[in-house]
Amino acid sequence: MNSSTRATLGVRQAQKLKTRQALLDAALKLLEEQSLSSLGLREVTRVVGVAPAAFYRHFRDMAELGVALVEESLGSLHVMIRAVLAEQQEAEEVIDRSVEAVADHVRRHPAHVRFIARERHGGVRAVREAIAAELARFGDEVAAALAAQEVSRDWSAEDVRMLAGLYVDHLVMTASAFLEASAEDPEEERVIADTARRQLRLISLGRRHWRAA
Amino acid sequence: MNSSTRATLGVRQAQKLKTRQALLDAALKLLEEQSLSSLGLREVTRVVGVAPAAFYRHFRDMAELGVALVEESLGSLHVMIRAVLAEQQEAEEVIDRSVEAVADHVRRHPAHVRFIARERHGGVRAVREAIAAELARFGDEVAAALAAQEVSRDWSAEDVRMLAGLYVDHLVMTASAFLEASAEDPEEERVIADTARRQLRLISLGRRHWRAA
DNA sequence: TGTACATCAGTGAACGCGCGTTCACTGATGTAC
DNA sequence: TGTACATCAGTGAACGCGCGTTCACTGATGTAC
Repeated sequence: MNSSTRATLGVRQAQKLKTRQALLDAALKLLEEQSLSSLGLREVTRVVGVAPAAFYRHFRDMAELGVALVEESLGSLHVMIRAVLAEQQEAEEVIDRSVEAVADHVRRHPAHVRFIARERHGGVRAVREAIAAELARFGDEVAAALAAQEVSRDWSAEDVRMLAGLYVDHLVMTASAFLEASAEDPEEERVIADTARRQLRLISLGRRHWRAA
Repeated sequence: MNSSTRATLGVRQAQKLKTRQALLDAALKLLEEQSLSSLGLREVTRVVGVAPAAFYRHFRDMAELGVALVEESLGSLHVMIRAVLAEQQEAEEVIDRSVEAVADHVRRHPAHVRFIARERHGGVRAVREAIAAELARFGDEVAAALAAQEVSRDWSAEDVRMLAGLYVDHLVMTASAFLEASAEDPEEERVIADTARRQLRLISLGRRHWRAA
């Protein structure tokens, strides 16, 4: 906790936030090796070094902690997506930068990416729904950016949203592919990046010829 | 067990297979509501109606049962993919039939599809690896079918494999989208099918203009 | 065909263990005056 | 500034429970002769 946080919130609230964050961090780390529906409350508090009962001061149960992790995990991804969308360049260059941004994001936040990939279809309904809702928002945002581009001039809103969905799905697939590679082989990472770029190029080609073929 | 099974295997082995299948069926059903890493051996044997210790006559642990479920789940999907690939028709018709085949597969085997979507990035390494290996085989098979088509004449093997990967990923994403809809809304299923078809059309357009744009 | 022995799928009891949850508590922080 | 009381994040002990695993066993099925 920094001095401004202390000044704004008071020592007690700042300390509480610190413990809450420690619980989230510990859970995220433990989730690299298992899934949320098998993660125990005692495992998490043990890592943090607080009594099991302290957990309840922050979350009703592990599902609620999971939803908090969704916000944290997709928050950082959101920043990355915005940055990529903000650039207006040649298609080829946007593709290179996007793939590099995804690779970089996975390097920086591997546990967040793993959590999202794992729990997107995982066993905890509330978490699945939180992820789906957030990814839908990303899709809307990508769609808005696509719609603003010259190439999409004659496109229907549904078609733009369809393409945005394809991009978001591709993003998630690519991120989780990077994840499985990173620990093993630096060459494998290059292959994944190369495949992702070519897939995006093909989609981009399809986009330019949509309703014109 | 039918009479031919009994004749071939003997009563004892046939009964053992029957119990094994009952364990797999019970596990698959229980996995609709949770993930493999939280599924207990006692839960499964309780549903089947055998003693917990009987489990060990069939599987070393739940991970081994999970790998067996991967084979069962992707076996049925494999049949479906082969059937679609075997047809040689107009691109548009292939797309319609593919999407309908996926929708139909999800209707027939929802638990299998859910299991694959859930455990593809789930918490049990052996199961993740089994799924990845099998999906890679599907990719190879799709690639072989694509390579045989006139459109791919001048394509490199890597490019064909890249496209095949895009199709396989799209298949899995579409299947799991159908899954989340099916219980709720018949209209939603139509929307998902429509989106999937347009995405495949766009990819197909990109394919026709690859290296020719 | 009948008999004697071997195999082995499934039993049931027992074990130690870690789980989630509850509760009255403590003591540092916050607030009112 | 100092004092008296309120708040509440975190404690630690206790609980009942279901877990995975082991083990010697039973009795139906299989096999050899």
